[in-house]
Amino acid sequence: MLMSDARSPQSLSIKDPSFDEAASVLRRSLSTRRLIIVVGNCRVDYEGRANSSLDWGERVLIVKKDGSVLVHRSSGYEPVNWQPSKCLFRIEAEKESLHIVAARPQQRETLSLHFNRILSVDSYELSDRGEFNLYVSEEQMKEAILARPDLIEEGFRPIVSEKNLGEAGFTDIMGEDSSSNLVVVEIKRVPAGKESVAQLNRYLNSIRKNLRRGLRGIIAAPELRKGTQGLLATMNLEFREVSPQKCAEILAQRQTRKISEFLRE
Amino acid sequence: MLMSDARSPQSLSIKDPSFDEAASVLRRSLSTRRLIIVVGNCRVDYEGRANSSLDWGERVLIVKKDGSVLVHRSSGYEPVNWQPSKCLFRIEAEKESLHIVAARPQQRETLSLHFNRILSVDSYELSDRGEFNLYVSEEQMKEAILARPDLIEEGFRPIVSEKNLGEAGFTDIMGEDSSSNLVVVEIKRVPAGKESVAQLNRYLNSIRKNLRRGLRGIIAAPELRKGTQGLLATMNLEFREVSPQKCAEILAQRQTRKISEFLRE
DNA sequence: ACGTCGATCTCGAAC
DNA sequence: GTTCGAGGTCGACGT
Repeated sequence: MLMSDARSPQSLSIKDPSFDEAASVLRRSLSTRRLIIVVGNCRVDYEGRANSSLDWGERVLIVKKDGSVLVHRSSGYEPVNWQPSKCLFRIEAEKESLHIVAARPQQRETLSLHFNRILSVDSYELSDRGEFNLYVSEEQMKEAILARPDLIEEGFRPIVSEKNLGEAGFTDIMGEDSSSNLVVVEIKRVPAGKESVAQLNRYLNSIRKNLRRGLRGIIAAPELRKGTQGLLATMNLEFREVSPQKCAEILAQRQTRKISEFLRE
Repeated sequence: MLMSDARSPQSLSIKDPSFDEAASVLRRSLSTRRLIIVVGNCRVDYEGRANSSLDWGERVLIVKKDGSVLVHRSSGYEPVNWQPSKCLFRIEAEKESLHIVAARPQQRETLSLHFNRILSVDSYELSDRGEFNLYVSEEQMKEAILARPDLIEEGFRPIVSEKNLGEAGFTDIMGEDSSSNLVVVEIKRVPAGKESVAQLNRYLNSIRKNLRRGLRGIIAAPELRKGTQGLLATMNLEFREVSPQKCAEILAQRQTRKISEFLRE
């Protein structure tokens, strides 16, 4: 190893490298788990769960320090080819090309790239401890409903969440209403369509047998997609408007209460 | 515009640019629809279908020529934040930071980035006309079965593909066996589990009423996930091993035949 | 390891 | 425009 880790710069960039240079940077960056960006003319072949080939063209290759691989074209949100993390690599500089193979050993999946021209190779040591927070997931809507069951209706009492129904899957929330009917709540963060109705119906069907009391199914979502109302009525199911925004407010309140309780102790 | 498109280089790279320089490169690259890579210390806020915040850290920002945006951390296949194509941008160089806003007007979604240090800005004009081909999708397995119905069984005759059953969805293939039973085939490219059984059963149930002849349901997949065999037997359904590889060979043959037929004309 | 489900899913096709 | 299903989905969580 010519360059010690301590002295390696945070970023390293070579324009128009030779294939040998590129291979050298790649190998060193992989072993020191840096993020690598290669831009150049390449073709890509994938073999695994399916097979794909991508003819010659200029693209961006990113290899991350966890061994994930992305091949991006000049357009499109999604990578044209990729490999999830924990890949193993083989790098070979040939006379007229650079050959990179990224393999996932257990899944028997390989991604193979041939570069016949490299515009640039960049390697970065990225320091990133920043916390990522996502607000108002379906999970958080569930928390909000558990904290404030009247979001479903007055007198609703949750009993269990994520009840395993075996075949049918998992209910989001099960509980009782004020008349002791069993209530199954299906939560959606986005407007609910017929697939949500089908899902809820599956849950109810798997519960209905052997049940001695009333059973209600409620979809809690910001809205129903059009055409879903009729289906819901046919199935004798119900809808409650529960918006992610409202849930966020409730969770924020709960957070505030937590803090105030802490201060009083 | 200081630099004409004709004279702009295929790749442009600035290390440790000032915020003004970075903003200038970004604006120019956006207007000329080049692919842009910015590496630096940033925080990211997203508001739209959900909300998210990402604290300071060093990341890779990619803006593509269709207006899609990717923010990648040093690990992980998926971008931590993103925006699909057709974004509109606002770029502002401030005293101590570069502010980038990528908005999707109709979806009311915005992604906001603040950089307080920029390691590099790179802009590329990528030429990429390469064709992408994915082999052995479920669609292609269907084609293979339609081309060679004996993949299902000797004497199987497909009648329709993608038959709409309304409520229940679409069958992959419907046909008849040698005893004139109606046969519904559900194709899976990956090992079939109980959800495939349920799906096939839905199709059969929606057909069974008013049917005067025998009805069979067959799952065509490379294999059954374990535990699925019993369910299949209980439901009186059947399984045929149909591998994507075999389908690929058949499609390749068909392709060959096409070519040979062409040569004979 | 397998199974299930959510996702700012994205993308495309059909209606 | 909306709806619907597929995806090399990925990733997380549970068994």
